[in-house]
Amino acid sequence: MDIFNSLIHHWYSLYKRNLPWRDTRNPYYIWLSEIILQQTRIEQGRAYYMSFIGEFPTISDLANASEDKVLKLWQGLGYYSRARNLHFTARYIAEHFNGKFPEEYRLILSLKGIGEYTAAAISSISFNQEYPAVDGNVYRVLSRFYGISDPIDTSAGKKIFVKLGAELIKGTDPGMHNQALMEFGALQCTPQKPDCLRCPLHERCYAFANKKVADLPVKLKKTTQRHRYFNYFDISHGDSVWLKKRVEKDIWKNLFEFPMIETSVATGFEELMAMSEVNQLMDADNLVVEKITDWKIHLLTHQKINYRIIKVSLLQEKEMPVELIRVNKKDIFNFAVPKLLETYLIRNIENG
DNA sequence: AAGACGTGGGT
DNA sequence: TACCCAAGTCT
Repeated sequence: MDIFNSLIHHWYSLYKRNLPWRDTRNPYYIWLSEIILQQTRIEQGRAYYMSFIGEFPTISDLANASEDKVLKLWQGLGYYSRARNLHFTARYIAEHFNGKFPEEYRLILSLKGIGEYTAAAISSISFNQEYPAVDGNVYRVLSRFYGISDPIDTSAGKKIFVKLGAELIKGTDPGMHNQALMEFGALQCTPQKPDCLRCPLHERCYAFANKKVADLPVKLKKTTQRHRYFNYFDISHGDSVWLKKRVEKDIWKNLFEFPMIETSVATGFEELMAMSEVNQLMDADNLVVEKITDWKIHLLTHQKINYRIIKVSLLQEKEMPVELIRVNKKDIFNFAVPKLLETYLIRNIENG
């Protein structure tokens, strides 16, 4: 028996957390939990998992829901393509597999939103198949313990880790093994300042012996940030406000937001109001500017969104552009919106 | 195959 | 502050 495996498995039997998706093998629930947990901390995803299984207990329930409703439930979690793909795939399974989640790895992998990691996680946890689920935790544990300095963010490097993972999972209880490795990475072999002195593997760990713990795993890519400037208009008339759905291939696709003019710099207010885009939205002589927020910053991994919200009220109701949706203020919280807008709405809309 | 895609917590 | 990173996938 491999000593690495037996140490990890024993550690897991002692320290594994009790998590809501740990007491089921239902592939739908495992799938849902894996999608929610992608690039997301457990404590952030946990409540979303509970509300999703509460709202959509079966794949058919999810398939029968509207995408708007799914996105609303996903609001605040980020990476919204996960929700769109989850919903798409639920409908695909309902239509092509009679609502029953497929068991064959290749088939699972072909589903939209399911990549190599997630397919392995579902196959192993739900169907006892020996596919290594190599996530960020596992890269870290393997690179440190075995002293592998190949970068984890290139396809060549990933192959090396997946190959090692495939060797290690042979002859184990695959679901337990994969979860043990990930849990060990999440709790014991942490990214920053792991408590190596209390680690049951430290006597055999390459990184510990060679003082390379802080240097492994190796990552190459640095993210660059792009600056954007969003001028939002909180337009109201009586109980009505207007929203617009983001349909472009861009951040927050299929979420709603206030009508907005994006500028390339932090345009001054007078200059902004003189722009033709603004005039297409509203007549300058038909509005009262109530309030202008300062420029605020909303940080994304690849973007720095500078935004402000200009609150105006219309003197007379006029025909608005067709893409705008008229919403009664009391219904506004039914729409899925980006976090920055949610924060604004909570602070500024009197929710009767 | 490099870059895009959200949000929040930690240092 | 700025940066890293968290159960990745898609294009």
